[in-house]
Amino acid sequence: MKPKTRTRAVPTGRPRMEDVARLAGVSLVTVSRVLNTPDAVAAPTRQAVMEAVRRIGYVPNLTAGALAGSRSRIIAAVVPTIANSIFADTVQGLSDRLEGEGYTILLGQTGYDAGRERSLVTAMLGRRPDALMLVGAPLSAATGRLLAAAKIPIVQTWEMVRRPIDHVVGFSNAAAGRVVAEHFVARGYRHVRFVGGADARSKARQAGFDAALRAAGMTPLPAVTVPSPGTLGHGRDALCRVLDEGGPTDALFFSTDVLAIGALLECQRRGIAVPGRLAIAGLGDQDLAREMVPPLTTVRISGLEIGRRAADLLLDAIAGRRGGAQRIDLGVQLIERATT
Amino acid sequence: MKPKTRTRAVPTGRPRMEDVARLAGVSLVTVSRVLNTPDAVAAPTRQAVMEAVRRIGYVPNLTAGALAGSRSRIIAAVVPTIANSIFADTVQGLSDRLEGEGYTILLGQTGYDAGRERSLVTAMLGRRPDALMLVGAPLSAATGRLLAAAKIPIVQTWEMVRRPIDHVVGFSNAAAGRVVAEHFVARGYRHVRFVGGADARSKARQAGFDAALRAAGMTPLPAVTVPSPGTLGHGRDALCRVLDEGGPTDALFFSTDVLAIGALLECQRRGIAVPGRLAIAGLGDQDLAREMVPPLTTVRISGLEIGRRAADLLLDAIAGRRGGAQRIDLGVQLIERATT
DNA sequence: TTGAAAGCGCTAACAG
DNA sequence: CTGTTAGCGCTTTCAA
Repeated sequence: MKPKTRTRAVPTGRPRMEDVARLAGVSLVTVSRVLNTPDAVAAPTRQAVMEAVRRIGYVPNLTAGALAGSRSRIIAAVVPTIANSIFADTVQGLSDRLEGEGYTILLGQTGYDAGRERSLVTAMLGRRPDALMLVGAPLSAATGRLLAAAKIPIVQTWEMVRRPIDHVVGFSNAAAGRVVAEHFVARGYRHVRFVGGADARSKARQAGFDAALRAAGMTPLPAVTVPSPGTLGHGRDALCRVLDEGGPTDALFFSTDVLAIGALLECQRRGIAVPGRLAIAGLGDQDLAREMVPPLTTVRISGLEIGRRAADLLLDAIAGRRGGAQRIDLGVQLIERATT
Repeated sequence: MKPKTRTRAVPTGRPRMEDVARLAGVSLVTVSRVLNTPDAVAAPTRQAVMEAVRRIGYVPNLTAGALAGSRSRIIAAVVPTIANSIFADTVQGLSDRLEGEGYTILLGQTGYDAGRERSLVTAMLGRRPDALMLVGAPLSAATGRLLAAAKIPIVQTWEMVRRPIDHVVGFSNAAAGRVVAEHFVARGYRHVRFVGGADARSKARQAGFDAALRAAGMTPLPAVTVPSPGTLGHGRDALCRVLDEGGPTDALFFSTDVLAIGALLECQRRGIAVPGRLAIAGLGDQDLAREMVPPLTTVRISGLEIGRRAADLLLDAIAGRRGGAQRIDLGVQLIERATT
């Protein structure tokens, strides 16, 4: 035999569809059909193929399938950070809904860094995902262009982005700030301050908070800025700073529950009466907010629900259901507990 | 022209390598080289190609690359759950290390369910990842077989699995239980109990705990079992159960910090003195453990470090560095704080 | 240093 | 209902 068929590309060594076909005595296409559209194959044929699949332990190469077909059945998820973070809930919600539908999640973290976000998004788009979920707005215009050029369904979450790329599932961060401000005003607090990170969502919360205070004829004290992602330690530090300054502050709105709880614990340590001497409110309504002693006043946001709704939206968009870009506002709800 | 070249497969419409090649006036292979092994291409050629890439906004199709080449540059991560979980740290550590090396993370959650784990692993292996990280032992033998047959580097984490598939990065859960038991004994607690889930890691902690107690001549009280994943609520419920039973329990070891903190908060609510009336210890040393009032005695485990080490191991294995299967025990360290 | 062929493993028409 | 054919977009030899 002339070695005309020199193997150029490197075979994987794993069983291929053709191996299954040979064992089952059918053609390769039939195997493909059994795996993808079983109803289009006669029952006996189908069983023979399934049996062959089992015997040789065949695991379909989805990469080859994605290349040949149109769909990759991959959904990309881009979050700022996943550890100790409320975004983990959103990823969970997304993945819970999607796994059952045969999708796999590609996860990436930006660490609130525009450069990292850009290279991350490039890498993810290189996998040709069928859709992509992103927390908030892109950190840079470059990332935004990449995303728009990808021509796949995209859902931005956690904020009602003003100029969304495509779909949005979130809530108004400004409204969240507003309800807390109005609550503080109603409770009679007069020297109130915002504590949060420098990221867009935090800034939006602050803007809504400040605006509502001004509308009530009050002047918000200067905000305290902490690093993102927020930690218990940052919340504690912020509280210390406020206390050290010795101003008249009587209520603090923290951009996240984690920050608020960090501060609340420091108050416990110092024996500062909450809300007697200082009122504290957070955002997120994590489990811990309800369980704290005293339980924390907060704005309820379900990260899980955001993820689920985002998944539903993407599933619909992939299937071509629904018309244009959806814009789902989950709303905000103040949970009044004992710290205010 | 005879329509011999009917387009059977569906083109994506996105720019391809060939488009870049045409614009740059080189062949397709040269573009591939510029992107993968830039040093193998003359500088002027390289620049022309890069410029063309930029102009048409070319994003390489990594799926096609993975199929043609051997490596997918995908690492699969299988965790029980990601929300409110210490495993999120491990995923973060893994992803932090791997993203810089050009890898993308495929994330999947088993929800502590063997069936879900199996289909998840099948789906992931279908993507032909270059390596896979798994928390603990497979939930079923079927999954174990799938994994072993995949013939890719695999690292199991969070426990020193007895018969590992390949590499292991973790600690001895039994040792963790033991150090807590010894600490309880040394402190003079005599009526101690374990609280944890029904999962393997929790059971191992309990076994180590019970064994050390018996070695000290004590008889552990019956363990309290809670659902996995553990929540603050489960910790609280467990405490209530113990209290309702009205036994002589004077110290509780919770399988995770979350459970311990749930219980600790309930103690605060009920005005139960900790450790005066009841001692509490957890496992994980999460931020919150240190910040609690009083700060929680716990076993220090760095989920982040586990993820990082797992990533390093996989990177080495993919590159063919190191010899056989590694087995890294990160050890356990008791952090004595104020709850015991 | 560059290019031409020959696949990687699968799906999508198309025909029978 | 089943098989044949022609790619998906890229990476590899191998040769120049």
